[in-house]
Amino acid sequence: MPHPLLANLTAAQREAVTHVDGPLLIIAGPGSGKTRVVTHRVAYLLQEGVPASQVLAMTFTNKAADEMKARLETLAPGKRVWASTFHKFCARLLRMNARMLGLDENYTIYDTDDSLRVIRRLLKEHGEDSGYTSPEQVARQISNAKNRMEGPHHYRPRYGDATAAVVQRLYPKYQEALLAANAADFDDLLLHVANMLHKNEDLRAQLDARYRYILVDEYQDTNLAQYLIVRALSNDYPNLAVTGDPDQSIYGWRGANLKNILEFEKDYPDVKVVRLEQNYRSTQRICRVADALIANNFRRKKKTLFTENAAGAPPRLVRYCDQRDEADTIAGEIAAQIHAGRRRPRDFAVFYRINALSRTMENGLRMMGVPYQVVSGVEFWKRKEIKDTLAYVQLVNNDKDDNALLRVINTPPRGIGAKTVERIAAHARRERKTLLAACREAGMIQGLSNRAAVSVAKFVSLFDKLREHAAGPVKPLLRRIVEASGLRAALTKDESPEGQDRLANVEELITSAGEFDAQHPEDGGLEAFLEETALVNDVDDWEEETDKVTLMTLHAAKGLEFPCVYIIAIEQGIFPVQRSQDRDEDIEEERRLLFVGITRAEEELTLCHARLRDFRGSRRVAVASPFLLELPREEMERIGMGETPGDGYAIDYEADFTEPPPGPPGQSPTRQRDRDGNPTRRRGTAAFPLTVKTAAELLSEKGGPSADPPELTTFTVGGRVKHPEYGVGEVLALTGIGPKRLARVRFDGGVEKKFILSHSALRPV
DNA sequence: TGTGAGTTGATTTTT
DNA sequence: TCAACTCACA
Repeated sequence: MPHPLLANLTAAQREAVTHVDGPLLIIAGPGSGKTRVVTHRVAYLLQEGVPASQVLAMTFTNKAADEMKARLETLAPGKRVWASTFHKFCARLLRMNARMLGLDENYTIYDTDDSLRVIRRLLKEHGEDSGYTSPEQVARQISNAKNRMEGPHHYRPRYGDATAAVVQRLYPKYQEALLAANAADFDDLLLHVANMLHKNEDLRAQLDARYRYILVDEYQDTNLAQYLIVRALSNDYPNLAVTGDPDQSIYGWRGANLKNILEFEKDYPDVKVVRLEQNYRSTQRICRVADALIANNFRRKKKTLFTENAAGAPPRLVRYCDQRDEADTIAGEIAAQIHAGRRRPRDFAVFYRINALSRTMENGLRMMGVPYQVVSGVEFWKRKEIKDTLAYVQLVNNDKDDNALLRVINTPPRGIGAKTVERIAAHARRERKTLLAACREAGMIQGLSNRAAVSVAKFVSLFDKLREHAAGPVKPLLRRIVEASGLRAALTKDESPEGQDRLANVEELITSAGEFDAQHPEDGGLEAFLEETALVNDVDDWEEETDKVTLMTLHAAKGLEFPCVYIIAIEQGIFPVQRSQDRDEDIEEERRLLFVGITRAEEELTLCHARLRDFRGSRRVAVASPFLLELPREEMERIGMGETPGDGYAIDYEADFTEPPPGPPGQSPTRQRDRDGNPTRRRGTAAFPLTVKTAAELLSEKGGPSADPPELTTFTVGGRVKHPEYGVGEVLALTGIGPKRLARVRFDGGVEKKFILSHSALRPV
């Protein structure tokens, strides 16, 4: 009898779903139905008699966790499987065992902003704010160290620079400060739990036995701490199923280690490996473009995307004059499609490498009257007014939280200035007390004016009053905070639109507290509320249901899909981003990021770049990203290329591209008209001479970017090449970009050599 | 102590 | 460009 859960599954999918015991590695290409497979597998496990309480599913984002829960609810109604993010899982575990690490159960979770504030303060306190390094740098390095599981006293500087020296001195102080404030930063959540499991075998064994079936999503994004946690929980019961795609690893910058997935088979020799390579999402052409791009990466598991979907329209590669042209044209196209009834707003997504690029696009869409939503990582929860309000809650929940106290003690202004705070802090240090305890003794602190002491005393009594409501539901507490602290009064006073926005945001926070209360009827949900607010982000708030065009970064786009995708500003210095142009690993990660973006598209894909871009306040000549050269020309439709041949400054990337047919450029009139029905290309061309001058000026000032040799375009991995000295061979790998582009070649004699393309006599055959 | 103008400096991605 | 931070002044 065919199993209902297995209906409509391919052989490979079925293999993964029905695997019960032992390690399992699912290499799942984009659009391969991975989520479906994973959820079906959990349902299958449950049907096979595995108790739901023994199953633990770990994800990276709340969205992924929620989706998994929702799908499971339909597949296996009523079964409660623990699906959560790594950070949430660790936060809970830490909550239960906080004492082990010298924390209290009510510890506060510091987000990056909070920890940065602590670091700033410490740098000042210890006279390390010399300007040789920045707080951000120090924060980064501490975070990286934690991701590598290096504790404060095991920090191994990776660079011999000033920052590393400062970090070495400051990291222990930072950790002490966190401990004293009864706080843990994001990285600590993982680090502490990994350590805890390492040091406490009883606890490890107990949890290992409890979570017998563990699933990890996006395994390619795990860092060392996460890796150790997963391993520790899958020792006695190695029923560990990980899914991932090395080609979609885009979080190396925050410690994700590609080795974790590449070497999974070494960690668990008797692993079962299932490859899901068939793509159900995108057209053939989109798949081929994605495939060709990612083939340029060297550090990967070879895998071919294929699909049985229709060939589809050729992905478009479009060059615009400047970013306004880009934004207006795209907005115009989208508007036209919607008006023609061919598409709905929600069918479209626009991706970009960095948030700052969204603005022009927003303007374009707004002018066209196209509804859109921007998914941005810093919209709501990092706003000052929200963080201020939450800092009160944090302090109420954890009176050791010095950082929160510093944030709220004079917000809104209540006559406790910097000098006063400094004196209180000095007193606290002397007496080894928390800032709040020091505040209680304000009257006894010498050097503190009477007036200041009174203000501080008032603040303390405000706090005490607020704390009376700590045990109840969250919403009334928030209301009280906003009223009694004077936050509302201060915000109401500000009649500017921004001020009104802030007030509205605080109201929204209160509303969401109400929702939280409704979901958590039991008392004492304060910790849980703070935990939730600390571990969410705006991407989680993205509304799939609303009928709007989605604007988001490529990172946020992972896991999503849209019928029509635009990726804008694919230009040197932006994508790949400037500082990753040196290291091959970084470039490969950027390439994967583009791969992720491309593979979000179901039917239509448009890759965009402009010749001029206003960025960081100034206008620059923009050069097409080298990635664009790696795309298969024969699969693509190129628009806006080469209409001004020999204009002297534009990088001749199109030298190898077949020239578009003569006549006015803009090959698909229906798509290339703006709201007035004029071909946008013409408007753009008319505007262009004006900007050329600027560009030329800029160039003469800065010397201009150097053109890459045209032969860059003609090397492909697997392609045949010829060298005057070594003869004929095959390209094994291409790495690097621009003048540093490197080819690894195996000659037919068996000899392997590396060549810097810009300097070698190597030629394609 | 609080405010506002002026300056600076930094700009990736996120739990 | 824009936000955060500094510094001078009320």
